[in-house]
Amino acid sequence: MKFTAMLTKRFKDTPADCQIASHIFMIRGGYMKNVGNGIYSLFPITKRITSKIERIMREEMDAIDGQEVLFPVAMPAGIWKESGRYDAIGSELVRFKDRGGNDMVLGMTHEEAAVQLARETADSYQQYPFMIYQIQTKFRDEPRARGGLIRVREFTMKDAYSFHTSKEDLEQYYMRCYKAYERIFARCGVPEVISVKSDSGMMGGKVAHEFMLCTPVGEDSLVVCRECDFRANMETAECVYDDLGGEMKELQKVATPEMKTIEDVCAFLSADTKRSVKAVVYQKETDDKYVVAFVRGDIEVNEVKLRNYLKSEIYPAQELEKAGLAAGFIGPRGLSSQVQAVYDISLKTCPDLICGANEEGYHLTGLNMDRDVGSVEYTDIGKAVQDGICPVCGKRSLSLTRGIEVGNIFQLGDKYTSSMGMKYIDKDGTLKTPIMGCYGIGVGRLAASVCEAHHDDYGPIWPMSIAPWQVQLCALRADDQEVRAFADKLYEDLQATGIEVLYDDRPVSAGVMFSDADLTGIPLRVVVSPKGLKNGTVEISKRDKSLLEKVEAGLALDSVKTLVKDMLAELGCDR
RNA sequence: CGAGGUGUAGCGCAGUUUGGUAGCGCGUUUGGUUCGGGACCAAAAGGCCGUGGGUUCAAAUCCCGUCACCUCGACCA
Repeated sequence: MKFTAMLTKRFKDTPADCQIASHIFMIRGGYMKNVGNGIYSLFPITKRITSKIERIMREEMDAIDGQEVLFPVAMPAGIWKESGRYDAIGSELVRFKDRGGNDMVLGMTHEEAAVQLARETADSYQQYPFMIYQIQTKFRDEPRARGGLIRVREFTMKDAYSFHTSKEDLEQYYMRCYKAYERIFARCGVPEVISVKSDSGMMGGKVAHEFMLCTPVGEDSLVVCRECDFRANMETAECVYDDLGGEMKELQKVATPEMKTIEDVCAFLSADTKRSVKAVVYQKETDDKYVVAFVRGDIEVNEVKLRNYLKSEIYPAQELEKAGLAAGFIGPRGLSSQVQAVYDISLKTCPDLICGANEEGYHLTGLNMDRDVGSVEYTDIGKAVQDGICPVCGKRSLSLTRGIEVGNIFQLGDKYTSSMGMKYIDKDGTLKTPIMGCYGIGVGRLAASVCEAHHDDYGPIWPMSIAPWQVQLCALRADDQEVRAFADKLYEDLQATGIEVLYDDRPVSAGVMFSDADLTGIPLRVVVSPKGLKNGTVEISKRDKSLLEKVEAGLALDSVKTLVKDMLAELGCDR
């Protein structure tokens, strides 16, 4: 590709809307153009990147016996009503009517379509297991798109669905897919992507992992052990607490006027917040019933865990007085029987606690859960903390970090196959319901994540495997006849050997040419200049600055060929 | 959905307090001089000041409505 023929435009100024590196560079470098909120058109440079990512995905999916299919973007709502998600999912699912007045949806994920495709086809156990996948557009009407391609409303996703006749078979295939995902990320140049245990949320199923690129700009909170393999999304991370020790004391009621926060009360009583009880009030969606979550004073409530425990949606509570709750003075002892209490396991660590007295202006000290509240069920509803105890190795080694979710895998079980009536005839002649797994990676988000992971102050540094072109050829002084002739020839020769070249043949100054090259982020650069040619050399360098050498002009072609091959091989992309 | 912010040329911004008919830098076009890290000189094109209404002799500027976008939070298969 000649630069002069390419539809592109670069910007010197950082656009006002951009916050994170990938977004800034992808706008400044002319990678994409915003069409609407969370909706982008991609320029050729980005399309080339995503096509390469897709190709790697295809190769790895095919390698684990996947079969590529294509589901529709717009589909009748009927199959979504069958699965129950038409009603269960909120306004992220775009619903509309066709001209006949029929309910339609835009696909935000394709479990329903996958089951619809397979259910009459795979009617014998002999056809199992199998996996089908597609790479296609999804539309999710996100409440808030952000960060360029990190979170958008319309995007391309590789989504795969596997079908099995036994849990063991699903688990085995799940591991194969897990390994394939590791290969995909490694080949795309981000081997640092880690997997974490995750909450399965609305997808259903029990076992799920997310693949995360750790970065401060990530949207998810992660809990990672510095000493062992334990890694989990904050939403699901189990908590373990040390026994704080101490003596049982007498229960006493103390006046704490106007002290509504844990900090106020503990400061007033000169106590550690760890020796207090925090009460957080929620309301359930279903019946408006009040729920009080009790956790140790220094711990925060993990609402995802609480939601899963209650098996109900929860919302911040309104109008506490109605339920007989004294805001700021709520405690486990003498709590109104109108409200449901949930006790966190952190409360078991201390025999002598401070808590609200359920009376405006009073707290209790010396509370002992067993003695003063009685035998209650404890459950894990706390948020993991920095330097907390690892639930696997037991060391005080937890670290909190943030990550971008670049992929996820779920063992779905029979959520969709049973609600949509998918059956096969087993060996023994009986009808059985198959079980499923599903596996997704967002293509554009992965591209942006690679940019987040690999960039410098001047632009992205694309890994050779997904770079828009493999080599950037810069003709410094394209108006110089000798330079022009040599660069033209090298361009043709490189292309003839199958190397992808972006040839900057513009008669612009070195500064412009180099800064544009930095923004394009092509991993290998060849500079042809009058100065160099005078000495019979051209300059070859790597975008990441790990190489800068002068090569005899006649050897440039071979040298580039070798470098491209080696750089691909490093990423496991030598074919 | 809650809180805050911004809409003026392709991009980045000033002008709004104190109404007077629109400006700067970058980019683009043309001519010339430069040339290894975003060069210089000269000329030029390009804007119903998000949008609807109101006040006024007069509105980018004041008032009311509305839409869009951004940030944080909520939510997120």
